[in-house]
Amino acid sequence: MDKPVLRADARRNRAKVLAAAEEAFAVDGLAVPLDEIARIAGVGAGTVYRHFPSKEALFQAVVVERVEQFAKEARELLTAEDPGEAFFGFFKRVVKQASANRALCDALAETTGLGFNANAGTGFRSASQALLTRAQAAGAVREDIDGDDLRALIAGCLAAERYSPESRHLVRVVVDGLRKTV
Amino acid sequence: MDKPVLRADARRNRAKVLAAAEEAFAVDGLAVPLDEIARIAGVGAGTVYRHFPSKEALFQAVVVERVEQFAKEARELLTAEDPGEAFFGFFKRVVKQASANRALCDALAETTGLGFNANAGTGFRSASQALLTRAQAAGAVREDIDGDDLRALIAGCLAAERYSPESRHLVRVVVDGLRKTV
DNA sequence: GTTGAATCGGAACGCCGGACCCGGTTGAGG
DNA sequence: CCTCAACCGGGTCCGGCGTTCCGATTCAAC
Repeated sequence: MDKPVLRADARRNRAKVLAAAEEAFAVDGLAVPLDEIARIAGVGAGTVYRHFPSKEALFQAVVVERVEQFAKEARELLTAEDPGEAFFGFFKRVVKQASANRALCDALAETTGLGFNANAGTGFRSASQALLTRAQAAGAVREDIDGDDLRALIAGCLAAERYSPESRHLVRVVVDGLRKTV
Repeated sequence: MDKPVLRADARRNRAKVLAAAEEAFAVDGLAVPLDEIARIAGVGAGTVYRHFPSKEALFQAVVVERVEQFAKEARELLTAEDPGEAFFGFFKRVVKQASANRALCDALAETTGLGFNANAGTGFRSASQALLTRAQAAGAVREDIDGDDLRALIAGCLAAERYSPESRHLVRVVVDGLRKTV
């Protein structure tokens, strides 16, 4: 936990690497070669490794940041008037954002870890769970769904979206399936 | 299109390779090294390449066979009494079978080609489309869904299933979402 | 301006996996 | 039985990518 005061150029390069990684991962996911990221950042591969111990760590740093944003949104929605609307809005928003970001898709596809299931995703887990529970209590969402199911459904929507990006129906099917059948 | 009458041992080896590939791909998907398949088949890597021009071609051969089975089932269900039941039964069955078969998941994940969208999948496409149309005509399935959406939903269910294999709810959510809301 | 340590960059390494090749072997026809 | 073409096997080549290393360079303190 030491921060020995990074040199100015080092700080700059670290930022450039992060920006380049965010961009490259968003387009091509984990498949992008590390050299490519270094090239975009205008930096050598060695420099990337000075700041991040491995490609995986860099990827995780990028993904975690994004997931934390989702968690923050979820927490803010907890005080919304209509619990059902808040929940479904959040759901759609996450799917829409993530489907435009290959990095998040890949992180989710990895069953072990990096995604919403990682330790770093704790904030997201608890916040989305709260959102779900509140919507269920309000009678807007069917009861036989828990937080794990919710994340699995998000992953499923992402896959469907990637498979057929032009159709907007898919998320709606899932959303309608989630609604409480009165 | 010449079949110069394969020698007896060649025929045997070809069958062994196909069986081994089916097994290995089902467990580990495309990730399995070709050497591993050769080892399971009790055969050298060169022999595999004598029968299939590339790893991809072997994979495709295995997947296509399975997809054709699905297509056949779909055609048989076209004469069932209850169009809705036939459709949903087929849907669930495909998802269940494919989720236990990593090869099919990988084939679907590839947006370009190998899966239900490949030329080889024409039979599946037309048969499942017919099943869907019939169910819609009977008022069992919502109207704003076409064949592409259907395949995308299958892909989505597979992803969700893989993400959280223990929960049976996920497919039910999608199925309920597909039902016509009267 | 001088100094030396932190940082940079990209060349080099090692690994892994797909594709190919060639010396030995096997099987079917004469 | 003999022959030879087809076939087998695994050793080898090749490209790609993550990682590491080291000489050159740059920053900042004195």
